[in-house]
Amino acid sequence: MLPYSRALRALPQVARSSRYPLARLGTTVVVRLQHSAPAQREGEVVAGGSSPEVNVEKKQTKPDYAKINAEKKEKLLLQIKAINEEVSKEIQAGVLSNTVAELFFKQVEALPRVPRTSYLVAESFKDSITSIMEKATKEANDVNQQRVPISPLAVLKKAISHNVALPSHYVYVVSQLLAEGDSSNAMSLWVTYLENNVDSKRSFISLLPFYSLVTIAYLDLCISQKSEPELEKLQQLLQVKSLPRVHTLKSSLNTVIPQSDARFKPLSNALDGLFLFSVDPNATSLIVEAMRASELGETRTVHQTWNNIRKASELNGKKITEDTMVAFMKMFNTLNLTSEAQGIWNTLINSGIHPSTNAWNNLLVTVSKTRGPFAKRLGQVEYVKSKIPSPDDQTFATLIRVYTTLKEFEKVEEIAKDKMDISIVSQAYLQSLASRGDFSVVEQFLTTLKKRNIQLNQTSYNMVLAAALRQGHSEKIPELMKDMKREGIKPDIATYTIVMDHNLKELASRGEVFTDHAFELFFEELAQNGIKPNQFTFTAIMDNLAKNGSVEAAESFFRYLQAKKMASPVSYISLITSEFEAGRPSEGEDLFREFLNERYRVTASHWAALFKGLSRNGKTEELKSWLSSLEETPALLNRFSIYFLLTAAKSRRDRELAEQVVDFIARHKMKSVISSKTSEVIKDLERQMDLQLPEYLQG
DNA sequence: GGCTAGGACT
Repeated sequence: MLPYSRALRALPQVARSSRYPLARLGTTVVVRLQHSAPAQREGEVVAGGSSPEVNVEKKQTKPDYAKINAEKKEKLLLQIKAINEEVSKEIQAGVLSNTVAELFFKQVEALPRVPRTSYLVAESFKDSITSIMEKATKEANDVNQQRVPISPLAVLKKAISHNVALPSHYVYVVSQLLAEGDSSNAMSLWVTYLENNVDSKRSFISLLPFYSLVTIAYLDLCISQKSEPELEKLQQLLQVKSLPRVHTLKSSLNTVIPQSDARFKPLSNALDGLFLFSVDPNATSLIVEAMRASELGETRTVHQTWNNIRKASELNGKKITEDTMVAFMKMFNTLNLTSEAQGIWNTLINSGIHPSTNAWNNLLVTVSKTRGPFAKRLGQVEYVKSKIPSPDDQTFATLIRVYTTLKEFEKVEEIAKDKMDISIVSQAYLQSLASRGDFSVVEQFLTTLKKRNIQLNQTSYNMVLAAALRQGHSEKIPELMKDMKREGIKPDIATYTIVMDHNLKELASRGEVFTDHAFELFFEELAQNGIKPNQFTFTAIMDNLAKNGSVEAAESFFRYLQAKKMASPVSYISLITSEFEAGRPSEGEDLFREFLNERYRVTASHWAALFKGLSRNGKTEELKSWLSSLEETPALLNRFSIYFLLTAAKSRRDRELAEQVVDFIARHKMKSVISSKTSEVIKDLERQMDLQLPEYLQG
């Protein structure tokens, strides 16, 4: 036996020890994760101006200035404390802001002159000034208030003149000015701030809210003056090199200006434009990020990135290269968003690029995946194929894959027969055989390849392994893995995931319980081989855990996946299904709601999992309300969902639900979603509760 | 290109 399969072999042999041991695995990781959270929080203002250390080693003959200073300081602090206490007393007693402000500043004036650069005094008055401002705002909003209150701006100006104004006070007033639409005064306050703080050190973090507001004010002024915002001008204005991040700015915008305000949308667009202007549409980082998202099924992120790339190119005139376009075509193909891929192809042609063979090959995949009957898709494939100026080996391999999905196996044979010596073609052919279902044919072809001295690559081996297991030939695994080793092909994470998943299922089928030890061995072996588990590995573990352990343990594991940004539609649906199976319909529903709010493309088959779960749990009221929610998007209801809805109506004898479903089908003219099984259920319902069918469904 | 989920009958 091979050393690297030690842990895999160990999995089915583990003892039945503790009940839900993996629950601990999940929680340990989560706990560890929480502990490693960053200790420092963004936006925390560090109190400025620490008091200078007093040097006590001075000669005793001279007057003790240090002591005198310390005494002075102590006296000052006491005075400040008294002033602050008075302010809060007055405010509590309901004294008007006008008076509070007047008294307050009079007392501040009476103090020894506050040096401009000292934050010590300013810091200690921070809260008092803020509460006076807040009181003033409250009074201004109070319709019963007769006297005209002092404005927060006036409070700020006084504070400035006494050198006790802090950035947070400016921010308070600037926010109000922005909300009122007075961006030019908001901007002048920033200039005032700069003038009054020329010598002081500025911390980017503590000024972040201020920077954000000034950026918004600047953009607002640009919009109203119909001038183009410029990044450089803004940098000069703020006197910084790096600007706040887009999401920081957007959240400032959200707090200051309500979305219903007419200025909101233009400002939000201007923010995007400002930053996209400096984006290189062909930056590798963008493609890498989009590829990560597409692997996880995060459709919205891929869309957003592509849209940003297009906007950036539009703004700064940098052309999107063919490589970038093809990369996105490929991503949209994997996500089955063929109309997007088609759109990119059109852009590519319209921008005058002469498409490479690589681009053509991707188009083949696009048209083969575009929704519609197989015959129509085949026609499109043939058309594209005939247009490719110089097909390469990759084209033939792609054609084999495409014909395989369209079940055109004769065409597969035709392409493959005289190109078996081209490695990628023979691999594609082997994969085609593996996907079909007769493992003996796969084995035969493996012998042929051996005779011809053609080696399988990693992916092909994995597909063959998966095919063997899928068709119940687990006895073939050791031999295949031995071959793999002999040919120097290393098992990768996919290999491990395939075999581990199978072993867990076998273990479960024997009624055994997973133990920590088995998983420890598994992860240890991965580590020894330098292999990192991925979202597939974890999803497989979570799925098996939910089906053969406890849903609670799976939940904890799932939260860990989320924290690691490894959750996907697959892990969501797996857990949702398990919740329903475990008789926890409300947990299943909650999770489905969460799933809808994520950035995934939710499909009809995902919805079917919800309808099946609710149906099996007899939740007819919930079924009714979820069904109504699909009124605008009836395409999300497939034949399985319809079947589950109707069987629930039948078993719970819920006439209302039955009527709602048939009515839905009739109104949306969805006859095609009625399968033969479904029509039997409908007949039962007609008999059982004398259900009247709408005209559309009769016959 | 592959690995994880789900889709009628229990």
